[in-house]
Amino acid sequence: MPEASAVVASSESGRKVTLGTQVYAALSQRLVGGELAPGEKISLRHIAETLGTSVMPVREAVSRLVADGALEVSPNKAVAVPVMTREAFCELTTVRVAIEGFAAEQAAYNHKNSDMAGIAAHDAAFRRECEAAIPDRVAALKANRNFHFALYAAADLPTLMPIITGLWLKIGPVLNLDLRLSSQRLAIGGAEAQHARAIAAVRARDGKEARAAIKQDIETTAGLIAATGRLAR
Amino acid sequence: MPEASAVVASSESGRKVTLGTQVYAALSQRLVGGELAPGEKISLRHIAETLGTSVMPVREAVSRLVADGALEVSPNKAVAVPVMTREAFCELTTVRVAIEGFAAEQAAYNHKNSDMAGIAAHDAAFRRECEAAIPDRVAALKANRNFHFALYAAADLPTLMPIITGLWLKIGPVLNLDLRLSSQRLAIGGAEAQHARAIAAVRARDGKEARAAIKQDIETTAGLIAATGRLAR
DNA sequence: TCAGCGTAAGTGTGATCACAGACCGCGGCA
DNA sequence: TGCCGCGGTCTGTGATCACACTTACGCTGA
Repeated sequence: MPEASAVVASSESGRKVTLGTQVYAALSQRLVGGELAPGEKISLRHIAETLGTSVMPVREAVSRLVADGALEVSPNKAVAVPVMTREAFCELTTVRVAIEGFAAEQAAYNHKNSDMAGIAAHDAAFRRECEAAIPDRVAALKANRNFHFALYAAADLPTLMPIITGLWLKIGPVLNLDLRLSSQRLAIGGAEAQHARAIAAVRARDGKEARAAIKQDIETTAGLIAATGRLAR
Repeated sequence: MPEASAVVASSESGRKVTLGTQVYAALSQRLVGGELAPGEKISLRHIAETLGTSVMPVREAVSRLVADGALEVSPNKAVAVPVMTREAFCELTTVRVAIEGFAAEQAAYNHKNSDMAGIAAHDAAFRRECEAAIPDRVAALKANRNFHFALYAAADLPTLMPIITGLWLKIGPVLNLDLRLSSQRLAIGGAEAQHARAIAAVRARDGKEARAAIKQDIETTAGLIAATGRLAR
């Protein structure tokens, strides 16, 4: 590796995490952060060069992402970010409501009181961005993501977290694509209200209410995106 | 490759599916089929030799399985089938009830009438094995698995299938471990009744009832395994 | 006979090389 | 001027080599 890469190569850290895992994390972050647009083609060698590694770790990371459905390999052997059809988007939303709703419900039952601070902090950051005069939309989406994952983590079901992460890996690109294209409005309708409702429900250990809040949060946001008519087919 | 392997090397088939995917399929089958016991160590080179390939495809398959939680890499760099604690088993059962129950419920709503034939056929095969004088337990478990997956596939939610497959990849080893060790009894208590109940509910498009049947099916089977006290910790 | 150390084999991980196939563009021909 | 064909480049995939590290066996010493 001639010159060190800024993305991987947190070279100071211990040699416990493999390069392939680091590449996977880097690609995941770009995917869920919307830096990779749907339909965009990916080249193993180009990514390897960008990240300052060889093709090997990139291959491992990409194969995992393909297995997760976060990337797609065309019959012509080209790796690309999948373009989501409206149908697939609706189906994904259905599954998200079921699984993330369940996670929220379990969080209401199983959370420790010490979990609430972090959840509330992320919600506060999200609310701050939403109510700002000139909202930083990237920061808002990041705070939103942090809020959701902190909430789900409070359910204390380790099996569930990678599953939900895989779901977000798929919606990340279309979410941020919408964000990028509709730069005039904040594509978050009443999310703050649902977040507050969810937090109150979790605090009260009311699982059904927490599930309902998350369900509405997901569905309204998904509805806004579907309404743009920007999805394929 | 000096001599052809019987496991991979379906050499007649087209060059559409990569070797890594074939190895992944082979390992998954061994895992869910219980040929790999919990705690058993595996070696990349040994598997490659067994399957008649190089380490490369095996590495890709194993990295995916590790990402899925179906395999585990110890801090000493050794890859092994995870030994499941009772706590983890209970948590996994909880998640399974939620997700597979949801899938059954959706199957009740969304299934096409043509789906029922396959589901009923697998159930019949399972019932046949259960009621046989000398039941073939491996065949019974396979029929059980086919029944569940055919049912879930009828939900027509493509996103859900890999998730459920990942769940079964984790329980496969402990399920078959129990099967192997308690060779005297058939560790399936009333599963046939729950299956019949589920089929009737799906036919009647009664989602709640279908979910309840699958929930009870999963929980009673899990309870039998947990009762053996064979789980770690 | 037993303890302890050193070497050798085996491990996963990463890099490099080799190869078949696809895609793009330039050049020649009608 | 338009169209067909061919060559070079780039793609992913698989094999082989190299390396740091762990483990375990066997030999040597007391």
